[in-house]
Amino acid sequence: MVQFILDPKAGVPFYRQIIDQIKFGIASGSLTAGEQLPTVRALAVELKVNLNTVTKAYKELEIRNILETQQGTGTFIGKTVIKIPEKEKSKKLQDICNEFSTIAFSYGFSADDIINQLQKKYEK
Amino acid sequence: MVQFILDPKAGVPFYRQIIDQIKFGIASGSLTAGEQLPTVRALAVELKVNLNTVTKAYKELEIRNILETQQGTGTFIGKTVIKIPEKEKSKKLQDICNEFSTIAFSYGFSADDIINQLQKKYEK
DNA sequence: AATATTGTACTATATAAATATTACACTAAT
DNA sequence: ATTAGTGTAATATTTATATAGTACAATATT
Repeated sequence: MVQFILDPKAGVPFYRQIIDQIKFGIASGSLTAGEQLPTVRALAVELKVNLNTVTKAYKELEIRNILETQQGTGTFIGKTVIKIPEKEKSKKLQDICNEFSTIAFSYGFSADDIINQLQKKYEK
Repeated sequence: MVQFILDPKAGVPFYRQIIDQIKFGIASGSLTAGEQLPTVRALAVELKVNLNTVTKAYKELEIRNILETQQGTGTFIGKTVIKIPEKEKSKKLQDICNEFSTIAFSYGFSADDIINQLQKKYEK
């Protein structure tokens, strides 16, 4: 299962954020082969976006054989293993880290401040 | 200083690519507080885009307090940090880290992934 | 004071992306 | 057969992006 989240400030189209989160979710193991995804309507409501936006994301992943859809039944994670190049994974992580460290800097926080806060919270 | 480059095939709007490269520059230390950026006209010519495209990028970063602009003088990497009361600082840092980690998690990254990335970058 | 350079503002145009709405088609369960 | 829930399709509308052109406003330099 994956907790989908859209970031309007990311500058990345919503449907692409959905695609990426599914793709990375599969690659990281939090989404497994055969698992059913939320229905297009359910996810649209959850993310407060249009039905077509979710459909577009699912559709593109189905074309790439990453998802399998059965009309009337649902959308599922396909069996084809997807391996995201280390380079791409690293870039995504960097992008996220840059986005937030830059914001943190503008509030006067340092990289150490962020690291300490994260460690305090997640490494008890 | 930063070497700006636009990729028309990236699928990311030009103004967003400019924003990303400035943010990356700040986060990576190649752009430092107080440093002057190219003028809107100079960068527009250099990147072969319209004046308005560069303006839009600078404007958005100014709104987010990442850049500081002075009409007639230029655009600079922000040096004045956003002032927040001491007692709210901790909460602000928590908020930033929470949003940060939530987004990272949605892409399948762990807290350790984030911490390692930050350490790799800032604690050499 | 005059000039050049900087950011800003505004209107207009064209195209692409995203959303809204409605209806249809397939499947499973009753 | 009927119903509820699923994905699909199509059209129209709105919003975002990028460009072009022109003019204005603030600052630094001469």
